[in-house]
Amino acid sequence: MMRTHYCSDISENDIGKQVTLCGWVQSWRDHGGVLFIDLRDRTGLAQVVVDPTEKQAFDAVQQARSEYVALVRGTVRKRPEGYANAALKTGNVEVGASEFRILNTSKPLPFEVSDTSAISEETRLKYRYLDLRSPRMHRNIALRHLVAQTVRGYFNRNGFLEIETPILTRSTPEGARDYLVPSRVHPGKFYALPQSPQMFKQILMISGMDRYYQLARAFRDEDLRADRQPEHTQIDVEMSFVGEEDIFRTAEGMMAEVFKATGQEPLQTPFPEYDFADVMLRYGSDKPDIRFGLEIRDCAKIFLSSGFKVLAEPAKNGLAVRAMRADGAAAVSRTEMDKLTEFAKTNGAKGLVWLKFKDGKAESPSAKFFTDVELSALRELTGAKDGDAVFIGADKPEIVAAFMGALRKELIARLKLKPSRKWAFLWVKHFPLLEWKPEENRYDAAHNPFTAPLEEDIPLFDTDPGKIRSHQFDLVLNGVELASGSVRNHRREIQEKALNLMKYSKEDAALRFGMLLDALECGAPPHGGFGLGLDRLSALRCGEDSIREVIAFPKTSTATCLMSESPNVVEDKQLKELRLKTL
RNA sequence: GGGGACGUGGUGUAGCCUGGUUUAACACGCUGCCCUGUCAAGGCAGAGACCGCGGGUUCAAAUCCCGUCGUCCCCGCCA
Repeated sequence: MMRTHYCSDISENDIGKQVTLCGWVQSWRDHGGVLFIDLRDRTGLAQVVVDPTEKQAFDAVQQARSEYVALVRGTVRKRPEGYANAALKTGNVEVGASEFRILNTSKPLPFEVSDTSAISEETRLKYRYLDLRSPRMHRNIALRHLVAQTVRGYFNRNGFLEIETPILTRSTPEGARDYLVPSRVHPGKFYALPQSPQMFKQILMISGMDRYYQLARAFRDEDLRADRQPEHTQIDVEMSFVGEEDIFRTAEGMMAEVFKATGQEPLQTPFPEYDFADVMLRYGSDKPDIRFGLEIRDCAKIFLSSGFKVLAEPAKNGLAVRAMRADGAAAVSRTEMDKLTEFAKTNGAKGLVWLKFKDGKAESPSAKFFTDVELSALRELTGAKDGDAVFIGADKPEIVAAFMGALRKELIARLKLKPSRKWAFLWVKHFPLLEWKPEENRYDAAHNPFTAPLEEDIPLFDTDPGKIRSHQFDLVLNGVELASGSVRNHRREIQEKALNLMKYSKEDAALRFGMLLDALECGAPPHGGFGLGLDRLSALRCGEDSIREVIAFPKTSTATCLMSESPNVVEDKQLKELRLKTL
């Protein structure tokens, strides 16, 4: 080993020691005589001082340029009085070089690696091998590594087996579009890359593996977003003989360990649990960011006999009338209020009623339609103080939820509201099992066709299937859907009822899910689990807005890799072997 | 499938709306020289883009129009 220390490992404890550092020349400051080098490796920077009296080092260092790879041998010494650099971890010491060796040269780079914050992402991705040299990416990749290893440690200690499931699997034309891989041996047939190891992990439970986890790659051929890549990594977990609570506690334990390991304040567990119906009412979203107050309230009762028809009519007709307080929003201008109304309309609202509260009075074009009793009831319900504003929407429940939820997010952004805390986890549970598809005249799985219904809702299969609540749940952190999971159907007859409502014929069901349906008949234990997005979790922990910042080699929004230039064309010979033709 | 933003030396931007004194400006970086305590080092000198690509309008286009390619954001989609 050439190296004795990492750059940022040297400290005052090493004063007087002979050390050898290896790294990249980040910058050099040539004073004609004495010359300073900032040497960088994965850990950080160390200042190297080259004095003219050290002949070999002084001559050699003259050739050094930015990003040259160098080896420095020298003595650690305390920096002279007044020359410490508090901004640097190693700022109290420096290495007096006795030997300087250039291990490799470098042409001038397209951008400076030391700070890439001003470099366009396009350039960074094209030269990802240089971008990954930056402190930002070193930090992100190392943090992701720590998250992954903490997760592994947690599951290992709790009796989980890490089991790999296949990457070449079969297409199930459900859900997202599959990435397909043509088979050479079976012309005309295709493998599919897994959208998730779902069926395999359930089968592992039926195999008696009892507890499984995997940091699994999942693939989806859908359009990309800041939080979506064609391939992503999920922390995939499945457990036998468990109910919802057991899965929740397991995931909470994992998150607590991850946040502790990555230097955060201890998380408060258990996380709060909300029914799906409840979050939709209170936040207008199934993944609310509850770091912010703004809660939506049902205020239909207040307006049942109101003279304000816009609200009274819907209230009488059993539609939803809901109000939301926004702190400090009385300062929002009339023009801005009109914009917010427009915003609500683009999200499905027919209109939006708003009231600003100032000096005990309500201010709004529609204020005159409210009685004092209604106003005070509204203030009491929403908790609006002077200086706040209240927004009221009326329509079908799901429509009000959608635009009030969108408005809530918009207000948080526009008013630049301060979050109440750093991390806000919650469980959203009891998602509807089925979703009516009017155009196809059938029900479809709201999330996952293998989810178990709530026991008390099973009679609804025969009366009102759309109302069946399920053991499907999500874990939400700061408004981001982190994990999704469920207690599965381990009984074939319930599973068949669900599949029937989805209008799958026996043959169809067998074709899509055959292996799982068959396995369910062979002594399937009660089981459940979840998949948690490692990329999203890492991005949140790194304070990054895009998961591309925590993936070493991500794709652009058109699913290309700017560095390797994939996808690319292949040779005719390859196509022939696969019996494929291009356009 | 749809909507929006952007594309100017190596990098990041200004200029574009209101075409012509722009031989396209600034900062960082780069090259050379000077300088023995800098760490956003400093000083002097210098090289480097014809404005993503194609077409059109015009006496004249980085600037206006159309198309195209690329990047980013959003809707759809993502069981």
